[in-house]
Amino acid sequence: MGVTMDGTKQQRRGNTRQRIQDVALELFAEQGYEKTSLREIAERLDVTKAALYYHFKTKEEITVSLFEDLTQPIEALIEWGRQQPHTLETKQEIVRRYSEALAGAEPLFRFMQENQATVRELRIGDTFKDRLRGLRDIIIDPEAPLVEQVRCVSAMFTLHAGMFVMQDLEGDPGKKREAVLEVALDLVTQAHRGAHGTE
Amino acid sequence: MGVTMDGTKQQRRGNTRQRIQDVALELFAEQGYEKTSLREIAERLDVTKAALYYHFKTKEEITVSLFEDLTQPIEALIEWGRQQPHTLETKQEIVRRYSEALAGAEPLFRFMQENQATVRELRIGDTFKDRLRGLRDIIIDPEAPLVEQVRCVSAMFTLHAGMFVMQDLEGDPGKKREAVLEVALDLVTQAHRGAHGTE
Amino acid sequence: MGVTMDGTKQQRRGNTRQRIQDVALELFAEQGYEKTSLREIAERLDVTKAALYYHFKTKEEITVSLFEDLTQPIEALIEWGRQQPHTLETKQEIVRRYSEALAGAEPLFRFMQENQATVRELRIGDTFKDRLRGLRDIIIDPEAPLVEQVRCVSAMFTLHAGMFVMQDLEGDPGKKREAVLEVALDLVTQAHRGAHGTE
Amino acid sequence: MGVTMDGTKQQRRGNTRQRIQDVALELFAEQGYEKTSLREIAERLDVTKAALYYHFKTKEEITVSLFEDLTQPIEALIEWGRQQPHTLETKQEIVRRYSEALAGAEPLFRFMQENQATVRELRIGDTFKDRLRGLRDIIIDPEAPLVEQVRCVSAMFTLHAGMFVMQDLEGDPGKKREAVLEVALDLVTQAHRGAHGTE
DNA sequence: GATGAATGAGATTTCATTCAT
DNA sequence: GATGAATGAAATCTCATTCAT
Repeated sequence: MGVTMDGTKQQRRGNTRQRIQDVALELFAEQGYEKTSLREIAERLDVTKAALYYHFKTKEEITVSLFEDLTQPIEALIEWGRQQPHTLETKQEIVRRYSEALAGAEPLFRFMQENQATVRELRIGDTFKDRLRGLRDIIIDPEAPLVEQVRCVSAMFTLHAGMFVMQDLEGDPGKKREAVLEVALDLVTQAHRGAHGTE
Repeated sequence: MGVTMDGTKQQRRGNTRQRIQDVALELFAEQGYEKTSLREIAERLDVTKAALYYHFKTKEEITVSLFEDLTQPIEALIEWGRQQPHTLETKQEIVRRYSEALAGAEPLFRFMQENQATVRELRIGDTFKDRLRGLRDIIIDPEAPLVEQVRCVSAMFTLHAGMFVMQDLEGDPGKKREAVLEVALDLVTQAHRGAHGTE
Repeated sequence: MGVTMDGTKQQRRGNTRQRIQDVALELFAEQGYEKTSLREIAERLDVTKAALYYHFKTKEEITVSLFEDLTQPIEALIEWGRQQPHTLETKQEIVRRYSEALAGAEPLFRFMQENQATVRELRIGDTFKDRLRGLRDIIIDPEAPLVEQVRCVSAMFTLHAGMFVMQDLEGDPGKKREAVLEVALDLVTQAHRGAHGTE
Repeated sequence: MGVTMDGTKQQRRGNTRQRIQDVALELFAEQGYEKTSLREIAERLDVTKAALYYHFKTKEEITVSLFEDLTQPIEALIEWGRQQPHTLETKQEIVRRYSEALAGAEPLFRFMQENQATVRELRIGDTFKDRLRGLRDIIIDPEAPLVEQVRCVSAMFTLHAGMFVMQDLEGDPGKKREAVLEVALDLVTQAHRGAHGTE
């Protein structure tokens, strides 16, 4: 990995920060935040622990930086969603785009989902929950019956589940993602109809 | 030590094991498994760390014992489910009972959900996933279209989400639980119909 | 040291806390607080670093405990002084007793004097300065001319200096201490006369 | 970098060495030598740590340079003193001039006084003690009775104390300094008389 | 005259665990 | 049924220092 024909470590200059982030995310997602020590990250990168501290002030800051870099798509999505009319089509589009965003930042979401207890203390936790709430508030109609609101949350959660739990369902991954998306779309559609009639 | 007449330290004899489990679960759920040290548990109980080791061989064993005690209802549910015919009614009843089981062991599930990364390494993780898979296989029809299978998983996941994420929806907790259950029931019902026609 | 005829470590039971304090004070006085690592203390005692943490929560706490144990004589002296009339004899007696107190806790005072910068941050610093101020306020007459007040402070400082700086004056230690005491007594006597006339 | 027109970064060229010394001394005096890291110094100067190493080979060398620059007045004083006759007037003049020298290099002396433990290892420590001994030997008469010798040391120490401990005496700083000087002068005068009669 | 990137050594602290009593 | 004393391993973090550019 990253070793060239002459055996030297190529690409080592100028991208260490990025490499730290990559390895950290990978290990955090794989083994959990607490189980992943800076020693381990450093060893994988073949640098010293102190090098990590040159690039990030604390372990927490590594994590924060991961969030900042990777939650931008969601941020953008919320922004977009806010400016659309609250129609069924918008909601469906949100679900579709959210599904994509999740797929694009799978390890981060996996990390978050599997380390909630940790993330919660990480002061970024709130920020992120806020964002999700933002999304939710776009597809949820606060006037709608409670059941329909639940259906919307369920839709989003189905997408999350799609990333992990569904993995051990049989079937082609692509098809599975489609199926998950379909279920989620159905849920918001039902929610919308339940709230506004079949329009 | 062992004072009795005034009742303060009464009830302390013979149930320490239980008390350890209670406090451990509480702290694990609240702060996460890794963040909770045996020192902390011992301090809350006003005993020494060594006392914990009289009752449990390792920290892991405390956790395992929690699972063993608390997953019996699920175990029983699966057993019951296996002996029923695979009708819609059975599936609905499974969902209903699962919902109750979750409510009855909330902290444990919360602990599991928020510490997946940890639980996974805990060798109990598999056991538990196996159980959930057992449940799933009862409400899922393996011949059914993929979308309907997803719908079933989504139903179960909706119940999970109901415990935590939905908490910050507005509304009376009782009503919320009902709404969650309704959505989950809808999902398995739709799944069933989608697989077998409207019968 | 502490090794008996059969060569085993005698007295190792029950007095580790004390031994930690002894060694710590010795090293702090000899090399300075910051230069003395817990590793070093532990090694000298032939225990592990973790053993130190069994007895003291932090490095700072070791220091605090040293102060608490060793400043009691001063405390007592102040208490005594407060209840005496503000006569010349009292002041002289204070100086005499203070001189003794200093001699009895030499390493601690040496540590304090040579590590003021550190001690200041140690939150015990204030406490100690308060005590010294307490002493000062007994021998100083706040109405007296400034010069006489200075003379009193100078008396106390002379005693301090006596412990360290004077060490490299030639002469028998006992005689030196006497000489130092005499100078200090002269100073408070002059101060008293300067303020109240030769009475 | 190197901006000039607006004056902000002006004067930054060519005097970095000086600025390092200033900030270092300030921080050393304020927080102690060990507690002050090169990172901190660099940050205050808005340069990198490496820049410090362009100007000084080690942290110790920064300190040494401070001493060299700031102890020259004392050096000169000793030289002057050596060539004077050992009369009372000379001794008084030495005390006066020493008092001034102290005032002119307050932070350095404060640093020295509060970090003796550190300074002692700094190999400059000896040098400095040597100098102070030099001074002492001028005002002390080695044939004089021990008490009178102590009085002389006490005089010098009173001047030191004047810088710090006396600070929290009430009164105008200028007057306090005068008072301190007066006490010190008294002490050498008494010492001289005690040794040679009232001449 | 300085920076960016890194290192090696070491500090304090915490943890799960053990065992004699 | 528990405690008191300790350990070994490891974690996070900091520091002075180096060196190619």
